[in-house]
Amino acid sequence: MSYDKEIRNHYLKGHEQYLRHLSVDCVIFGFHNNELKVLLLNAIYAGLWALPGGFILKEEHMDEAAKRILKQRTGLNDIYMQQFYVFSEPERSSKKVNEQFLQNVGVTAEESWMFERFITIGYTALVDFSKVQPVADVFSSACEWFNIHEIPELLLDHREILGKALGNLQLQLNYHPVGYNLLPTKFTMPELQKLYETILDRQLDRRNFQRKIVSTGIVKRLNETKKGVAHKAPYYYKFDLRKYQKALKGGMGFEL
Amino acid sequence: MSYDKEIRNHYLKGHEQYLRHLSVDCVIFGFHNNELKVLLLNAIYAGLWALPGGFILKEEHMDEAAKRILKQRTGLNDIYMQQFYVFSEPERSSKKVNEQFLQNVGVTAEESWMFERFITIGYTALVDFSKVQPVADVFSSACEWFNIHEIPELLLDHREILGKALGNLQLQLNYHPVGYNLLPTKFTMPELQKLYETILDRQLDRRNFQRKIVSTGIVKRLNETKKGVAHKAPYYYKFDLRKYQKALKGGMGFEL
DNA sequence: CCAAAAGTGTTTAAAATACACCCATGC
DNA sequence: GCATGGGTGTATTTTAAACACTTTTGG
Repeated sequence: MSYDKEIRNHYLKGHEQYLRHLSVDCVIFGFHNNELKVLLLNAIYAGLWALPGGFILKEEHMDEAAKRILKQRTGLNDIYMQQFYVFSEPERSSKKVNEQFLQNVGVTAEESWMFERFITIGYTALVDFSKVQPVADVFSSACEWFNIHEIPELLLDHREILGKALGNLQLQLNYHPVGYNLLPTKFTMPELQKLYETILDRQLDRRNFQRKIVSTGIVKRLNETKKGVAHKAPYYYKFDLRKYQKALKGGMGFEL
Repeated sequence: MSYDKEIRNHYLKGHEQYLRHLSVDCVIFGFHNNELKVLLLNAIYAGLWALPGGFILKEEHMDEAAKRILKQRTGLNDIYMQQFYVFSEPERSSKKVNEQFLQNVGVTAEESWMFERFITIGYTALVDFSKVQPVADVFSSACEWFNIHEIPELLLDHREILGKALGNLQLQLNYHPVGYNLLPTKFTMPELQKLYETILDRQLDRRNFQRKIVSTGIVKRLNETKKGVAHKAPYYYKFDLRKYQKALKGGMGFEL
């Protein structure tokens, strides 16, 4: 099937495999160069950047749909994803946005399920930046990481969705451990701290931070220091998966 | 339109006004006789108790749908409601449950949108027990309050939904003030404490509790004591709406 | 006047915060 | 050898938890 034909088919027949009126949008966070990043797609028809999204297959769990979308855009499997909010403003997906695209594809608004109202469920994922190979979908010309402080104009209400996801992430930081998916297996304490500081967007005390993290037991120090760095070499740590998972469920009950 | 005809019509034509595949289920909490209560409907066709639920009109905000359902079951307006989770297990609304009803109404599964898969959004509300006049809907024979510890077998996955709502409420107690909708305008500190204890399902220290609440500033003490009670008369308090609303948004940051 | 519930204050423990000193490495 | 970042410990403040006494009211 040719490129255009695939899109046209999706617009005309997509409702045969997907649930109507429902979409999933994923806010995929990564961490690189001490910056919090978000993965965005460039939507060809709108000429705007957008959150990676998709639809729910008729017999598929919503969580599975989110994971499928994540897999397609990043190549990653088995990532912990979480729904954080449902966006249901009736006018959120206005037909206007799609008007230009309509002509390009040669579909009228009346004959496509894609121009009906959509309610979208927001999902978040925290992924290892270095393991991701961003892949665009058929509706997009590019898939790239953006610094959280340099987000361009986004499609529809995607900025609102992103904002809510970030607020959610900041809140969760107090109850759930973060980092397992965002950092490489081995990491240093300053790196973990930078991650926390980036998410919270404020400075933390180096020594108190270390004490807090160590006291939760979610990390284990390795007998190995980082090589080739200026100044004193920091120790490597790794997550204690068992305690990390436990903290994920039960909550850690600490405040930064 | 007759009773049966209204139901039949809903099964055959409901999709003309409502979004397909989507429903809203409300967990409505009340407080009475020092007990946490939940409002349930008795679903005629299933012979089981169920959460009050409904569907989303084609041009309606989901939040409005939840409020509409609340209004219909309780008569209450302007209650703060909150989505807390989306339930999307593909098999959650199995056709089996409806089989008996199918025959009664004379509709085949193939011709009704009601037998398609449903994803439901859970909403919570906290309401003033004394102001509620429970009203059943056309699918139900009764609408009643149940003690949170005496919940009967529920329809579909409604017990799971209720459980999630309760867990959510307990978590929120640490960040959001609770009580404005659950208690009468004037209330005593012991009453507020009982409410917290009931939700958390554990005892709290009377003196520390009072200090915590007062320190948040969400309540104002009145120059009036409760009359006609044995033993020392407790003061009445009322919520300081401005600070209460502020705390609702910003969070209170206290732990009990 | 006594039992039961409510108001208020103090003492103690734990946790968060602030801060100071020493150590290792690359330039 | 010194500037920079990292490791570790301690004092201080703040907050939570435990606890005791007095006051009021109905019976």
